[in-house]
Amino acid sequence: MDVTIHDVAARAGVSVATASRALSGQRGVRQANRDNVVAAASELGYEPNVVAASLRSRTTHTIGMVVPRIGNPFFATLVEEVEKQLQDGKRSLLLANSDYRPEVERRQVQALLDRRVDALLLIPCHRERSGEALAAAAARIPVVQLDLRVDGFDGSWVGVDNESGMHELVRHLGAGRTVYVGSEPTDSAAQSRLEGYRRAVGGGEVLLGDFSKEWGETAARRLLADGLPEVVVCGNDSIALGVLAELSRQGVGVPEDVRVTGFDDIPYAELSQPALTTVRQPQAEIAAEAVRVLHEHLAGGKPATRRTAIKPTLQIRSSA
Amino acid sequence: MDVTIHDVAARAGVSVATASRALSGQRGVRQANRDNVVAAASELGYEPNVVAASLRSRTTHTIGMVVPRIGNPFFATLVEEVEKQLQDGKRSLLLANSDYRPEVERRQVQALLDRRVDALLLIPCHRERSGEALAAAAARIPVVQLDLRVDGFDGSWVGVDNESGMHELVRHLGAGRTVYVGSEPTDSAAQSRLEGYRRAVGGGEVLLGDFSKEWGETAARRLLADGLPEVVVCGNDSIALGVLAELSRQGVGVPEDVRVTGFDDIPYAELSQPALTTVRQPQAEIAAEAVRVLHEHLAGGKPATRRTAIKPTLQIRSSA
DNA sequence: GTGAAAGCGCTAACAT
DNA sequence: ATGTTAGCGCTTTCAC
Repeated sequence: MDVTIHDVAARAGVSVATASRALSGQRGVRQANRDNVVAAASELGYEPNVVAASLRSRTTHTIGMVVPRIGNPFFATLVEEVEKQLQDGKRSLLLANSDYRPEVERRQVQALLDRRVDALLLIPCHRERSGEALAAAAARIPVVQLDLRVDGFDGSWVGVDNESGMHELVRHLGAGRTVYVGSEPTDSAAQSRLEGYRRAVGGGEVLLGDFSKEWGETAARRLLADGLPEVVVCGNDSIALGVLAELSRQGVGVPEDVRVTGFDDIPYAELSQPALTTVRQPQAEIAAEAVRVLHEHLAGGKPATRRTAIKPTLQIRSSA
Repeated sequence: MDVTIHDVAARAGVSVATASRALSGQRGVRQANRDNVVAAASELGYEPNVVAASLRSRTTHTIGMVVPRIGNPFFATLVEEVEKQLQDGKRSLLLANSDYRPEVERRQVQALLDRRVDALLLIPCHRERSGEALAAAAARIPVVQLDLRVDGFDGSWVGVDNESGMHELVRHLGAGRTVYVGSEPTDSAAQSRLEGYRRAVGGGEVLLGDFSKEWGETAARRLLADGLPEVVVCGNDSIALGVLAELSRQGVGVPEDVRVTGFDDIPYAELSQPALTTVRQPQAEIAAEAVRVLHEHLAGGKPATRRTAIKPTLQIRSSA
């Protein structure tokens, strides 16, 4: 903080330029000088001011990431995996929460742009209304959409093939009266799972709320009142866990009386009673691919838009 | 990015100094000039370069936060709450994961210091071995320990009174053979919960692993083999959920055959079968208080060290 | 109340 | 291979 690169240079008996080059590992510095500089830096306890470096070099080695809700274990795990990937390089993660509100998301993206993040990882909370924020960011820096995406926006995206996941799931379930309990299709996953379900069963009954366990409990009560189907396909695991909890409280047996499925395979899915049959999203893979694409964008000039849909896998347990 | 404060100043017909003062809301600028500057900025689409501002003003409006494991819903919720608090002010969160490894934590803290965060929120992953990282940070900027703390380090801390929580819990459970299934006391919560348990029951049997659901499942199997006690007190909810799942698989009834408790009250605690009796940590309150203390440190000169232990509350459900 | 000028600490041209 | 110099865009004295 007190000691600058000038002090290091002086101590090593070279110019600041050479010191800078040596410290940043550029080649074109005689080995002896390089060693001297490194030694001087460590002796003086030199801590480079990356803010100054960023101002000059116009790169902050920071990636911005905006998620709808960090408290949701699915997104939290995604963040953890991204963080893990970044750590191997030398970039940091500036994290922001949109709280599923496009206007908040817009503000958060702007704050990240103001901070001059090198690139942005965005999980757009709304299929349509996230478009403005996304466009604003994409106009300035590389952006990769993660998990969710904005309708009609032609930018890179890494996520899972929700429709195919639904398809496989429905095929596993076989025939019988089924009801889908999901979220209003405000985000792209809600949309594509709903659509995937409808296509797979050819129409089908549908109950729409949000992606919370509370909605699952509510929906279960409604189902109980209206007459239980044979299968309840839920839009994600939180909903399914809510359904399971409510059903159990009402003395309904799963899977004997009704079968229930989730989507995501969060860590608690296998802990429920009965263990939840669900569709597994490989978050580590998604995160790794997203970071890879990001680096690709950051490195080369303007690489092609990448759209990667990873195939999710069925995780069959006892609930269905 | 292209338009700088010079452009804004020129357009408003004032000097850059006045423009700067107007934009940052300082007083001592004539109202007319202020309006002109603001108008010019918005017309030009001016986006201040906060990196340059940080270099000069020596403050980044960024708070660093290091957590042991962001994927853990307890920490994720804490992060979410902190983020929520910060958003109201105008600071951002630079997040890092220590993966429960002190050497990683050390590196992450250093990275945050290099980035000149204004202050640090640290959840030290180890009672002893986090001391070095903590000291390094505290020597440069205000630091508040969150949830966990380092032994013998006299700095601010905000968390929960684990011992009192254990005490109340044990009192609620009443007499009977009880076994504690917790984590090796490597972090301060593991330590104080274990100690609280021992003090409350006056000794007591103990099974130590880590804070994961997997350990809960393993411990349950061991308990089953060695003879089930009347009560299993778990060190956190993840362990308890693991115990519950394994018990259920083995056909053991809870709470008829054995009673089980957790600690934390994560969102999934109420979804288990039976719903988990646990000790509730008010994360929003903890986060709010931590941010308050941080601002206090940031504002005043050197305010006294603050140590705030919030009292957790019993959350009695059906498992015990 | 306002402006001119001096840096914040670093990297990148441009010399040599 | 190395040094000199000129900024990056802003805030902050210091005059007026």
